[in-house]
Amino acid sequence: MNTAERLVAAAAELLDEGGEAAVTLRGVGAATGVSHNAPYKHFASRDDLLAAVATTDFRALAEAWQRIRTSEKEPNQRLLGALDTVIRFSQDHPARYRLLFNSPAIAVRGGPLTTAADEALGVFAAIVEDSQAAGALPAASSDNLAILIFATAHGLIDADASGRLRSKTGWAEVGTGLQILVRLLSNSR
Amino acid sequence: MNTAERLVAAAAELLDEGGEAAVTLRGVGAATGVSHNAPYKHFASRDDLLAAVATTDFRALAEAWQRIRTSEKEPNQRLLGALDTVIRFSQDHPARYRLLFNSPAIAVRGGPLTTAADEALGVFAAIVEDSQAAGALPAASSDNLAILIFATAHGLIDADASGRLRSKTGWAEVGTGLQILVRLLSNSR
DNA sequence: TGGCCTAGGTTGACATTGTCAACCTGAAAG
DNA sequence: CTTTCAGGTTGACAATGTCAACCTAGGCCA
Repeated sequence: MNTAERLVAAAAELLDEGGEAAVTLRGVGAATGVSHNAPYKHFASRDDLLAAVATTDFRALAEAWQRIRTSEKEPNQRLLGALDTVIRFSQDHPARYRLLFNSPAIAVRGGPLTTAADEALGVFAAIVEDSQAAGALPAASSDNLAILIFATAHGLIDADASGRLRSKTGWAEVGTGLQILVRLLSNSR
Repeated sequence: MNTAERLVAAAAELLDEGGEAAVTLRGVGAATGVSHNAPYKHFASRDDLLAAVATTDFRALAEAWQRIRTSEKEPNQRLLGALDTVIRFSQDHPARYRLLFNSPAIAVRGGPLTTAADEALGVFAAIVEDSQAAGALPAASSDNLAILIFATAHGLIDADASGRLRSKTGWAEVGTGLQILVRLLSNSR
């Protein structure tokens, strides 16, 4: 791993350990064994470093989804599997999940981040299309349906993370909520 | 308005103007005409001040929803009206919307904030129940359904705000997405 | 009435942090 | 060789959250 990669890895670890606030350039530098200003030789700013973390995570997510898409046979199992992947990611790495889908510091802004994000969401949309093609989901515009489903998943995850999904069982609820949605959609004409 | 209220109002305005990063205690103090440390006489920390802003906004949201609930006759119009209210709020005050539903600085934490949030979401849930009682929505557990619907709205708003709802028309899409959801739900058995 | 307490305010100081600027160095390119 | 420059380093600075100490006017009590 070169220095840039090590900086990104260190930032990701700090994110996991202490949330976004814990990512200081000095901390990242120290964890990488370089000075507090070395990151500027690889990233234009702190936000830029965070964007790099988000980019690698989007790429990993795209790959994971792609794996599911090619390995899993049953269309709705693909969809549920894809949702499960992102739910698990949000559990294991809450701060990084927030960085991907919740962070204004990172939002929009062209470049590799946008590309990676679009690619990942494209794979997800393809999985939804698979389900539609198999007749397991209503045949609305697939783009819209994918967005709708993903937005719901994201909303549930977010609500849970901010403690507003207090109704009884906690985490199981996110999966349950999505199952309800998928069932409702399947039953819809 | 006493000083505490003026501090909250100033913080809300800074939020609107420059996002969360623009809310500095010194800035809030200056906008209120007091020194940079005066806020500490009313709030334990910057986060505490932000929580106070969120609390007032939750209260206002609860009132707005309550007004819709008592004024609008047709059940599904109530639901769409409630959703429209929150969409509009997220457009007019993005940073404050984020504070309400996206901010870890504020998340969980007992006290008046939690109370206000629960109350607001309670009104929303009541509106969903109205629709269910009128047979306009499936008769799933009303708590779960309310959460599901709100989570979807939040997810769409969030996706749009971070620029990932790029499919064509932009803002109209959030409303459209929700109409699709409500329609799908109405058609579901 | 006169003294005390305290809520609400002030000033000053400090550590942390992002960022800029200037300097250094070793290896590749000519 | 010399030159260039990518990738480091150190030092400084301004902004910011927070702590501590001080000030002050108005209400409360003996």
